[in-house]
Amino acid sequence: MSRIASVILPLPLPEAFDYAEPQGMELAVGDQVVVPLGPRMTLGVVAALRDAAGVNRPLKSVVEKREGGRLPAGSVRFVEWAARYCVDVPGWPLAMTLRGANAPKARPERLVAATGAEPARATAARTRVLEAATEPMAASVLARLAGVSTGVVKGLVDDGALEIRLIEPDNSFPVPDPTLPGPPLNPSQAAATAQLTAMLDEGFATALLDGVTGSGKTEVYLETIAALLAKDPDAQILILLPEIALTQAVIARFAERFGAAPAEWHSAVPTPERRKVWEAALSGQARIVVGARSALFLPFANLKMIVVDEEHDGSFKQSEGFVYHARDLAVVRAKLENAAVILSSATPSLETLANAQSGRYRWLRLADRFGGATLPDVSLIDMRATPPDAGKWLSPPLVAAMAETLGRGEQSLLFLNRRGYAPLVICRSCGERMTAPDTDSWLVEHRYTGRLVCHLTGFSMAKPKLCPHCGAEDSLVSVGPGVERVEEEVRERFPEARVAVFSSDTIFTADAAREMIGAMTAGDIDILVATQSAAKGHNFPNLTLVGVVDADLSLKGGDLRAGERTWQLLAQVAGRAGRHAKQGRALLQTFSPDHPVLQALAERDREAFVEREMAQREAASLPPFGRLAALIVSGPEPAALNAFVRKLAEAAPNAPGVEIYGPADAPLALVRGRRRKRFLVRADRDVDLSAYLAAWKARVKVPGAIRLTIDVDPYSFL
DNA sequence: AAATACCCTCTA
DNA sequence: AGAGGGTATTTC
Repeated sequence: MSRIASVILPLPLPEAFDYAEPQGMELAVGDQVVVPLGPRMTLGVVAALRDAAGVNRPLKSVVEKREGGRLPAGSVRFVEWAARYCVDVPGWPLAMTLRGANAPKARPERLVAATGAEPARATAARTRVLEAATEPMAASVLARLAGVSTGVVKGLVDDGALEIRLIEPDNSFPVPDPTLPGPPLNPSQAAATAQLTAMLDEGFATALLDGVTGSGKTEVYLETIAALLAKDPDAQILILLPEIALTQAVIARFAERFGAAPAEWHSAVPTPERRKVWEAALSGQARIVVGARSALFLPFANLKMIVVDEEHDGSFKQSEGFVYHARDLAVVRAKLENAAVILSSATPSLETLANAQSGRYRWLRLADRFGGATLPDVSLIDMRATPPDAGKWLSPPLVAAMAETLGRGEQSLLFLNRRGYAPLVICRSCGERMTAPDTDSWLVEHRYTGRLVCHLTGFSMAKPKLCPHCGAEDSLVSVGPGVERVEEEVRERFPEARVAVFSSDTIFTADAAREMIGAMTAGDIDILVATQSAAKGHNFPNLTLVGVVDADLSLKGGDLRAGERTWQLLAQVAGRAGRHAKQGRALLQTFSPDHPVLQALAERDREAFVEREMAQREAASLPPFGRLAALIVSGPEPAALNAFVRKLAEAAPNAPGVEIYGPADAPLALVRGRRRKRFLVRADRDVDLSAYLAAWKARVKVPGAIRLTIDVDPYSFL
């Protein structure tokens, strides 16, 4: 009986393609196969097999089965599910799943070692090399050690006095040992660990691990993982982190707890290592994987638990290419694998809180700060009552607090989520605002590089002498503060202090980041001026003052999540202060001290914030009480774009419980020369929003120059 | 995504 | 007619 294989290809094709299974190939779901596509050969994955009876159209045949590369059925189902949910082609999630599958393997290392044979001709350089060759090492290392060129080493190899040894790369991962002693747990941590451990017996279940910064959430999930591994040594566990910068610290914690470093997966991992991790996930050899959102697509053989650390973090949403939210898909992946999920946060998202309140998620609260540390005092500085001097950004109360902190020998962190020197450059004589060509966003001035930079497109130019619009000389002035400008002010006010800036423009590599974090931890920095990148996760024992330069910044724009975003960001930043024995405080500079979100922050009253925000969302039937999706349409030609957008609007299916807003100009209406329009779709919670959007999309034909992106559960409203 | 089919204009 | 180019279509 002949069969048909339905094959997904990692390409933007709308669906899986059917191929005939050759006699004797014995395909199974998940097999990687080579199939003809038009005139070429492509690698794909078998998604389904069915009987060929009744199929009368001619099909091409599968050409080859890749032995040993069979994806678990769960991976294939996850690819199909993710594509359907995100209203995109299955090829994208499959491409993410295969990332690493066929990356080049690590090549064997070439080391040279002494053979004991005397060289035919001995020179001073040759003798030095042979003396230095006490153990096998790379030729370049040996040459440097002996102070000779690599030519001398090569000559000795040719002579037979040295030999080349090929060392095969070690593709194994050490097995974690859950029996090593864990840290002592306080009663609240012990209770949470016990509940989570009990939950593991239920298969698929989700828990929210909810505790303030410093309450010891990491210990709780470490001990839960230890319990899981003690019971099931073959279990695989995935830890998702929002930022690559945080992986090193977490990996170190795991290495210490289990005596074995976990596998690491994110975009900065070199390709041979990726191949190794991918294969170890598939074989089940890698028990613990720590990674960024893309690790969710690894082909785990026996996934039993997913931890989403800092689950509220917006970095889990991928907004380019395949648009997905790793936290939401993690819950689905766990459901398909019958695994447990732990969502961990000090400031949970409203979506997760709603699920915890309704009982869909287990809700575990860690009340106290670990080790007796107390939460910081949070107070608001009214910028209208105590404004900074003209051209300055730090108000007198904040400056006084910084001086006090410095005097006590303690550290301050100034937080401003704005890279560069000034967010806007304006011409004093004609009022022209400097923008990138063909893009609506302002150019940000960077003094370190002396350039004007578009943070959206990456465009940059030297700061011009003349206004490009009116030609006036020296008329361009910098408006508003970025971290560089705040640093300038701090250095002026505290010339004796050790000041540093942490932003993606000053810290390029993971090593540099680690170095600065280390310097801050060691107390070698008095005042750190930082963007969001330093606000997450780190733990500075001598930091007692956090100053938020512009607490109103993330409230601007007024989108659905402005309040929530502000709460999460500022609560996390404030939580950096006083994590150890010393009392910390946070000062928030604001022009609207009466704003409920800021009031709730000052009172440290999460309940008040959540209650109010939930009530507003419920009244408008917005998430988590309704569903949201965005359609973004872009094209170079306004007339053609408008015509298509009109057609798209007419094609919208009528469905109960669904409302469509728009089309409207997107807030960034022009990016890289493409005009952008957007629709917003709101649906009741019981509506199958993905199906609705798919039906809508199927009713229109998108012309070549126009791009239509669907974003289910959008986080960015630009 | 990549190959190819199609459809213009331009050259001579 | 045929080259050269951009755009639309097809790929099981």
